Amino acid sequence: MAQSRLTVCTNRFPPCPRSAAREAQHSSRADAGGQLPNPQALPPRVLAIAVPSPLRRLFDYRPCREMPACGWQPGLRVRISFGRRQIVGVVIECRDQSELPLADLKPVEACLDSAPLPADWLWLCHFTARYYQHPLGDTLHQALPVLLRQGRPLEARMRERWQANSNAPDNDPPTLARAHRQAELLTMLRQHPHGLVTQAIVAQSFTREQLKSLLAKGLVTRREEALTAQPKSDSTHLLAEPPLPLTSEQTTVLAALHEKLDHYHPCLLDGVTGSGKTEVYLQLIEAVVRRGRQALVLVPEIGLTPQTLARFRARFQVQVVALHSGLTEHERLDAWEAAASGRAPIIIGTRSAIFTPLARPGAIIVDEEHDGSFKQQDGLRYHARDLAVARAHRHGIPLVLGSATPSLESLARARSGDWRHLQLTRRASRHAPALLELVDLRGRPRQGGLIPPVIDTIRDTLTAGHQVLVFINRRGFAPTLACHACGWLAECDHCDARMTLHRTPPLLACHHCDRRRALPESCPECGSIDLRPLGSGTERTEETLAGLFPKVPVHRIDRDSTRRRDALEQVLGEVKRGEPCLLVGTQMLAKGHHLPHVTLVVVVNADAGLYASDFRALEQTSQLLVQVAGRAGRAAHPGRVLVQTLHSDDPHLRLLAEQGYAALATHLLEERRAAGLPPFRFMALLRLESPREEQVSELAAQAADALREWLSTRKLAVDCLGPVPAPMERRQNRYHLQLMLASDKRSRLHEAGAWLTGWLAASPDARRVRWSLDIDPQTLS
DNA sequence: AGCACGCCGACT
DNA sequence: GTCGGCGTGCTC
Repeated sequence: MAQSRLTVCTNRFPPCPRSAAREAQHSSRADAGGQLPNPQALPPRVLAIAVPSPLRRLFDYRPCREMPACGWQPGLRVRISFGRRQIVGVVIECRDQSELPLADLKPVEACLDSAPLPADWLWLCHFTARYYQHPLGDTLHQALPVLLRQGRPLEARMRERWQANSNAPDNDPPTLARAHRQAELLTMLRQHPHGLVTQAIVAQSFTREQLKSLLAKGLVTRREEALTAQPKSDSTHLLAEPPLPLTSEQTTVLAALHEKLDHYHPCLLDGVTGSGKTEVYLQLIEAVVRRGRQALVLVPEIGLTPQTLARFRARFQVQVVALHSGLTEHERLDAWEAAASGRAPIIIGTRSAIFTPLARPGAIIVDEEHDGSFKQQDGLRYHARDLAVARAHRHGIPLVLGSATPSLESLARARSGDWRHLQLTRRASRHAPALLELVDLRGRPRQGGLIPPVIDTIRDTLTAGHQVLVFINRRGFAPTLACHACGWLAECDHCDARMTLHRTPPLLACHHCDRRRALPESCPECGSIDLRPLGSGTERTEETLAGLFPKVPVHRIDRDSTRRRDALEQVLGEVKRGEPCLLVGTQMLAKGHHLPHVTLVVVVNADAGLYASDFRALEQTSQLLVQVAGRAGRAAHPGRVLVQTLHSDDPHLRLLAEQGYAALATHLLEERRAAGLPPFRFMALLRLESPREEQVSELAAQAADALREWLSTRKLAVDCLGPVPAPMERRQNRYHLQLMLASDKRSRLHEAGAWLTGWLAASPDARRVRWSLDIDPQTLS
């Protein structure tokens, strides 16, 4: 997506010329968003305000008496009474007329900001709402830190510093004769000529009250200072450690990036695992920060590990702000403010970090750009990578999308010349990337999912003193429980799915809803007690391997085993020491972690994604296989990757194994072109769900009819397929249907989407059904 | 979405 | 006699 032009417009746009963002870059003012007060101007008579609700419209209010210092402007937060409640809204337009009589308008209760929210942020929200056809008010709400949503002021947080008064007598004055703690506190402060901040004082078990008493007695002084000191963009002190020497490929890539630091310059950094993409990011960021600009780095959800962060923080002397789920709301607000004010030169975060405002944008980097976690899968279904493209274009800055297995979307644009295609083909260590070896499962007995020759290879590897990674993308003990007498399978009552068998603790759990059941003693259908686990999950493979190799530690790594905080880090720390061990895990293990002592990777079963109905399944499966394979042989030893499959003659799998990801991607792109699928056609998916099956199917049919009729009268080249049941129709006792829209022209698709959302918003039947329009759906399930 | 209003079923 | 189920309507 994110073509340079987007012409469809359902939400109105504030005039915000492209030059405004450029000016902001070059001016020292952090807030060049048109905030200059204009005392001469009369206040507008009407403010059009976006409210946090699914309503796809603005609401008109009258300005309150006190005008903000900057005058009324779009981007100011206001407290308003809306219906019967008090909410926080954002001014979108200042007008002199309303469709309603002015007397019918409520006044704004209060303006919450002294200056509008950052212009680049506001622009991005407008763009997002329009592109994803999502209500503007809800988009703004989602893109704001919780504390700002709640109406808290946006300001650099201050802290208090306390100093002993220099003119006070040296010995304790009589007023402290009976206040021993205060006397001790004063003594401590006297030892610190520059004073101490409250936090440090409280940490020494003194209290605020003691400080206040000393202040009242005139023995100490208090002053406020900004929480984070302004880092000087002093080039000499930017780096904390020297950059690594570059390979010739890295040098070429960096030279290409340096060429156009002042322009929109979208680049796909297509580099095999271990080829040094991160070093390229670090040195690009260095150049950006030296120019006084900020760099925004997006990483996948499980990519923001302490190791990654540590690597960034070790390199730079300046502050590296990390936005992750562990932050408190206060920390999140501080980070937002630091980015918006320009104080933070480097911001690194997951999907939602794309909504971080930047005073002086200099570059955006998206690491592992193919990763599915960049797409939000509910509510506002945005794709952070695609928004990064739009943002970089708007700011006129470089954009680097890095991956060893690029998405077909990005690859198509790089190969077409639309984007620059930068390649890193060589690993830093001299070993070529390990090739996949397909291992045929047919007719072989399996133990914990593994066949005898594979088990032998595992034994040899362990004997040689190396580590083995066994990848199995199913948690639990077994995918389900089956009755060997009658064929009964344990199914979830609330979903069209099997329940997964877990052993510790022993129960049946549905991975699609939170339902759990005790293990049945006997078959509920026929009463037989011959119930057996069917297939293997991580727990079973772990158990099997522990039995086969009793002297070698087996570490299981999946969502269940790492629920405890730091559990993953602890295990990985142990693995790093290099003693022979077995790692059994899901995709948590496949992504990002450096496991230098692993020389054998075993994929228990590659078949799940090979024949799935979802058109992206093959792309995602091959990306995952390559990512897992990348874990092998990163240090001194070459690695092997054994891929067990029932379809060792599958042409796609063979192409991947014999010629690698790029060759398979070329083939998949041809198939997509022939089938009229993304990235050669544009797609939108209307998803509908309700606990009542009739209500969803009725509404879906009505919507499809209405849309088809509208399309035929408008002669719009948009195809409408369905409605069809979603791949798992019943989930958590809700019925899911979908309607697919596809078109050669993105603008046509957006027109149809806009009409459809309008029709749904106006339909009384649609109120009982939950629906959302998914633009550029990542999966069809 | 929230929140009110309003109209019918099984409870103290 | 009421508490509360969810259908319906509205939000400047």
